Amino acid sequence: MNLKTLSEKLGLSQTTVSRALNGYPEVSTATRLRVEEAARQYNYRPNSRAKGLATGRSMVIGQIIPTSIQHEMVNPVFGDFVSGATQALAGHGYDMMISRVLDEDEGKVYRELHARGAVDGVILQGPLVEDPRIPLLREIGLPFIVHGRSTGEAGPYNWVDVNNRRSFQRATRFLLDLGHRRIGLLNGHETMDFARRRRAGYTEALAGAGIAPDPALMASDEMTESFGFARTRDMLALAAPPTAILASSMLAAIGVRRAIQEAGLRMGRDVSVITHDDDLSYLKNGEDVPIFTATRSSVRRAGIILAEKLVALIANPAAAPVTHMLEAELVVGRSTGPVPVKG
Amino acid sequence: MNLKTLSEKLGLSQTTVSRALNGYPEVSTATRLRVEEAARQYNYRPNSRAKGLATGRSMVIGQIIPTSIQHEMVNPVFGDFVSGATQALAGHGYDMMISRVLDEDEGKVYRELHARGAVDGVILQGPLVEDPRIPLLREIGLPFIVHGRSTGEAGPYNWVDVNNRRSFQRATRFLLDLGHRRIGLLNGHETMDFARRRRAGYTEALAGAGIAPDPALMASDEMTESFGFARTRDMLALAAPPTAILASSMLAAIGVRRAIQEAGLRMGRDVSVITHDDDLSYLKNGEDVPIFTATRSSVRRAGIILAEKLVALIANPAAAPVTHMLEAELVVGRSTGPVPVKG
DNA sequence: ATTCCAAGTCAAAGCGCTTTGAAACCCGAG
DNA sequence: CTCGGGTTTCAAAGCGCTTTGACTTGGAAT
Repeated sequence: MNLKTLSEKLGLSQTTVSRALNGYPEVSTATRLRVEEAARQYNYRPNSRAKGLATGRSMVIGQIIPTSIQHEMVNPVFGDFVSGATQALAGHGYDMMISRVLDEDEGKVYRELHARGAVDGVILQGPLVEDPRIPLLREIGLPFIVHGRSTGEAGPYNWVDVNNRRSFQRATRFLLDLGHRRIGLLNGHETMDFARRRRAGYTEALAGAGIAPDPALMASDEMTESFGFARTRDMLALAAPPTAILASSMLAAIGVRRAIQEAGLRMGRDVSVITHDDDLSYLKNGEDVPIFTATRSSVRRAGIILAEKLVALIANPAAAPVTHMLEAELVVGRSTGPVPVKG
Repeated sequence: MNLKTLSEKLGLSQTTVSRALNGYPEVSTATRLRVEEAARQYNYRPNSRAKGLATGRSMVIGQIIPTSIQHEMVNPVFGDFVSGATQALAGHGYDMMISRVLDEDEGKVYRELHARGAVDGVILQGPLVEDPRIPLLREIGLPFIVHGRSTGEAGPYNWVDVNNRRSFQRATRFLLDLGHRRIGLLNGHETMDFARRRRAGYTEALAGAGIAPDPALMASDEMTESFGFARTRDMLALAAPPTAILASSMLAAIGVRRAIQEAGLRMGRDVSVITHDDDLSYLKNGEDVPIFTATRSSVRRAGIILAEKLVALIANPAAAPVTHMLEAELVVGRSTGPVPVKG
């Protein structure tokens, strides 16, 4: 069913039918009702491509899958983020399109998406320190919003980010207050902007307590279970092992827990652990009492917020740059406790 | 840059330029080269919507996010699957579009996607036993392929699935061969078709050893870490606890491991564990030697295969139904061992 | 020279929608 | 009656592409 046949059935012109369906005022209530009823009856939906061609907008938001550094590690956070974003977009009549490319081609893909008119805007994931994609997108003139920030980017751009620096500062202070002095940091790849900020928060808190960061207690890599396990095992084998560990993700923290247990120690008593928790729907931090003390910020909610902002941005391109800082909450679970007394 | 201005710059008609770019034979090699060069120079890309409108195809594949039973639990497998699928689709010039809806509306969304001409085909995730979406899609006439199968569906349909029955049968036999007699099963929701088949494989293997399945050793729910933990804890507290446990996902298995350790037991010695492993990029089963003995099948690879098949299907709608069975491999890790001797 | 044919090129129609500018209608005021 | 003005409807152009059917060529065959 298309506009033409629908309007023929109604004995009206395409103009009138189109207007009736799109809520224009120059249509009498009687005809509007009649048209709407017919549209429902024949299950008519305007063809997306034709509509897009006529209006010049695609009503699609693009998102490039973060295939990160070296290995194509698909971010576990992706599913929840997309779920939130698509939900929000749907409310505004937008669809979400996923692309995936080798890292080198990413610029080419943005260019192409724009040249083809395939998307009205994009969400940029996993920003690096001095991320080249930001100037690129600006140059292309494709509306975009960044999930995170990029240190070293001079110009204005739209972003929504968690206050990673502050949340890791708070977490570190929390451990310091419990008497911990040797605190390990298992961070994400430090080419990623968020990881850089988390480390800053960590070292700032340490500095506040007069503690110099110890390189032997700091590791950074992809935040897998194995990474959490291996680095924790190494740290616990040190002459002066840490009494607490700060992990950058639940998955890494699970590895940390495994290493602690395999060393014959108990988490929360012998070694305290705090992790960042993206509040993933499929990886809950315990049922009632959280397993891990954690800095928590829902990535799903971030997806919703980013989508809303981007839609608003597209509607009003002249608007001032949009920025939005999310504060993570510090939830206390069973993985932290006072520093164990010696001997 | 659009076709019109490009052809004007070249002093050719739109017809010729279009044909040159699309590889039609009625264009001399000289002009073709000239056109291609100019297209590159001006970074020309045909507008997706205009092209789609003219050809009647959208070159987009749809995929509905599996918001499952009750809670909107986003499948952890989603990221890897989509990553594989989009990669394969890109190779054929297709894009992937994600939609997400409340469960009740799912039929409506498929109808709408089709009516709007937004997609040329869809991938159906997480099929249930007697899944109503299959007859619905058939009725709508939208090309589709199912990731999994649906017991009780009489008519033919296209699917790619792991041989879940056989892989759980093999895993169970493996445990039986090690002398285990009380084997727990932590299954997914048994409205899901895959879970039903896994249980069938499990009970068949038990039956082959003359063992009646014990309801106290079988649980099914969403496959979270907490689920794995709680049910394992319960089972280990039984008068006759299991000596081995079969888990339906890595995440659940991680919960199983935690429960085993908290009970003061050792995995692989006191309690054996086998899990299904989707080979997720961010949740590797150990580095060199697998942590868990597992039935392994890459969901990323499944994504690639499904995408390829769907594209072929759209190209040739008259083709016979496509089905493809993937066999999981049984990889032996450190989580299994002979049944512990009593006393 | 003329005819014919293949190779190369083109103008124009059409895909399904929105939107502009014009026309038709209706009703009360003059 | 006629006119004016708001209300309602319409025909047609345009969005950027593909594709049909026709029109030029240049050269080989007659």
